[in-house]
Amino acid sequence: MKDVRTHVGEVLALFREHGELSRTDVIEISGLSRSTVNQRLASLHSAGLIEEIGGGESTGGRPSSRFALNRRRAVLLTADIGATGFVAAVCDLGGTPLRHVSELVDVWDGPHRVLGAVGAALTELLGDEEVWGIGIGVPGPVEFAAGRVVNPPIMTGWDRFDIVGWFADYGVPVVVENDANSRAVAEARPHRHDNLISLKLGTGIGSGLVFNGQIIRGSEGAAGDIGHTRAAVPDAANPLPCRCGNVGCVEAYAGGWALIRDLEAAGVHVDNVAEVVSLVKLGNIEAVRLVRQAGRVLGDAVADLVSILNPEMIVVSGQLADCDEVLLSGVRERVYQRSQPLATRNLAIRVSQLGEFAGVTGLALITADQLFSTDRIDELFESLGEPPVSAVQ
Amino acid sequence: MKDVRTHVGEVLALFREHGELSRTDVIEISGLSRSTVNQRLASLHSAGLIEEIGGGESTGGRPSSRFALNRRRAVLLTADIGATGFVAAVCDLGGTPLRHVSELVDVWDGPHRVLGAVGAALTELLGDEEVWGIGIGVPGPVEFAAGRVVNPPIMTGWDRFDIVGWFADYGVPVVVENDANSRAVAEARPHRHDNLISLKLGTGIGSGLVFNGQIIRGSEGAAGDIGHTRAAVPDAANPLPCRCGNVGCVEAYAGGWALIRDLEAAGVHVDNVAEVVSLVKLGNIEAVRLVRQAGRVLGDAVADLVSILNPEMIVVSGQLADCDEVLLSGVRERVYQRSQPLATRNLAIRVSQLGEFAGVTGLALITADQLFSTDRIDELFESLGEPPVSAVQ
DNA sequence: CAACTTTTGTGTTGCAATAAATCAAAAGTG
DNA sequence: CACTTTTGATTTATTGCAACACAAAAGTTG
Repeated sequence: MKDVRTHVGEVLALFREHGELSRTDVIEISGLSRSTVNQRLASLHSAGLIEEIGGGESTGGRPSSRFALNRRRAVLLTADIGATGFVAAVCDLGGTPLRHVSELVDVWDGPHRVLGAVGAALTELLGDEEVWGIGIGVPGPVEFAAGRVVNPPIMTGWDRFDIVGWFADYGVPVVVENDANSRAVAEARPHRHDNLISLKLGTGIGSGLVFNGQIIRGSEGAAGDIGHTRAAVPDAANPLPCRCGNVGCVEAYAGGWALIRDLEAAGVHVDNVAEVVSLVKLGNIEAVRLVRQAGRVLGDAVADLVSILNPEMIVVSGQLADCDEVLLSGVRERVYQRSQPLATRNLAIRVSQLGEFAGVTGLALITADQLFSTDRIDELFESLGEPPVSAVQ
Repeated sequence: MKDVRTHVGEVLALFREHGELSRTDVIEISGLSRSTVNQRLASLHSAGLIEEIGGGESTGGRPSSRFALNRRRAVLLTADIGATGFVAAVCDLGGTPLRHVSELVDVWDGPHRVLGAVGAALTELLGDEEVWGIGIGVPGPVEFAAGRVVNPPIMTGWDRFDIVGWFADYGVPVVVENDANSRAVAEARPHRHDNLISLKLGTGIGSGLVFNGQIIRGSEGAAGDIGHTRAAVPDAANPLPCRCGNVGCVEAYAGGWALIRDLEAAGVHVDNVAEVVSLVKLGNIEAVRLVRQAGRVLGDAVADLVSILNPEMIVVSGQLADCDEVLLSGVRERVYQRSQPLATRNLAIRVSQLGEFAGVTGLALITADQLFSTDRIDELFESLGEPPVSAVQ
């Protein structure tokens, strides 16, 4: 047998997509011959990229041994940086967070301070595992290919900062992605949703779009900005001012900061979005009324989004998502009222189950995508230092 | 030399993408060896898929011979069916319409009548060229994989009709695509725009979305329906009724039928959208006022679209596009006023230069995509009946 | 429980596609 | 007109893949 390292990537991709597979499964799915499949599996196995799973059921003959991606072969370091804090996590190669930590730090403190804290947290979290990739999520537009933030509206001091370079010491691929986009991937991929919108409702309102199974980033990485589209409100003649400088944005009516503003105006003191959610859960009449109203404004915006993009699912995450049906009922009401029947027929609108892990999970998946891409898989194989399977026995 | 038919597709794809290439160009772009490139080029050449172009400039040594896709090797039959008529065209393999004809026929007459007329027109247009593919554009949601219309709002009698089967006699691949989508491809592909929105302004308002270089069809093929999103109008308390049954849609304010309605109400008699455009060109004050107003309503909707999708270009086509700046100025005004600076920085908004050919050009491109896809290229090669290049000389 | 069937796992051989190397041809250059 | 440069054609070697054969590990059956 000669050196068989080429094209192992496509077989590895099958395991990433399908999970557990027997040799025969791989043969059927890939269309490759038994010899070739065995060679490649041997190659992947000796590199530790796949592992044998017990419990092969017999279907009348010899039971098959089943293989799966060896998720513990190495780890991916991820950090989902938000406006006021970050979640850092060590994830396995399948995207599952193994250990994590949350910290409070303002993005306005600039990249040195924030990335310093992120780096320290990741070092703290990391055990003796090999690190194969790093994924950083940021709350701003990203030039994905270059791995940096460009013209961010809120991330002062981050413009074109070399985030990839900051983690160069690890000597592994570093990907930088918008936080809403990474959430969207985390929601879409495991359930094989090819057309999905992820809404993040926190202090502000953002969204991540996955269509045709890919992230829609737009031409400048600025796509998904639903928060600053026009709100549909009866009093359109006197639109409320938004923090973006414009007036009448959805965020100015349904964003977390707008709810705080309105509660204060109604004489209810709240310091942050979490307290708004608490009040709603306690049944505070004013808070519930405002959140319901916000749901309807948001619903009108989402209805347009549904008409334009025709997603199969809308997943809501962020702090306000904890309001559950108080918020969602208004969204559903408007969406099913306004969007075309065809677009809503198979549409599901629900709250994310991933919680604070959504960001880091998505980042791990995106990082793994890069790591195991056909372009880079050979490079990875090389760096494993495994002697290639050789002709000499 | 042995049979070399496999993987010619990837080399052919290079010619489709880059146009004219020398052997050395192909070697550099593909990373293949000289022998392999020569084999594949010989294979493609003998099948007539590429042709030699004269005029190889010398750069100090022997001048290179240049090759390009042989666009005249066969033709693609295309028909862009609109609500009240169709454009049928014979296109070359590069997507250029060679001969065409327009006919008036209502889609409401049903598929048998319309496709009958389309088929007759195509037969009339076809010379002695080989036909390699057929592309049909329709004004409704399409289940692309199945090649049929599903749950169309306006195409009565077309639901799930087997359009592919209608053209089965030709024995070639048939693709069915939404008309706005095919236009978008025609605008995007030749200029290598990966993130583009095509707006079609006729009696109604539709749009085609190309992002990441792919058509966004949505989960039911219903994406792009910007005409029935909410209009931003001061008098939001009394929204105008739309023909879709809802109220306050963009189309109810800026659609061709709405302009006719408003002109009639103002005492100006018009029969169709073409007459509205004529009045605008003649400088009719009322018509110009209404079209300007429509531009602003449309602009507000487009501004939201820009915030959400961050395209690099918006191309306007359809009958109303002939109003040029009278319409576009309002669109630009609102877009640059409302959308985030980052999203508008490199945004171009312009009128399509393709005119009535946009639909059929896009259809030809999409059909060629299918025809030359890696899945189907071998099949095509087989059917050419060309004896494969053999070892015997 | 032993013979048979079925399916999986392993090793060998041959083939076909690609790459490397060599040589010939067609230009420009001084 | 020799020399250089680049392209084009041909031969040879390599390597990845598939087909085949056989061994192993189960279930099945009399």
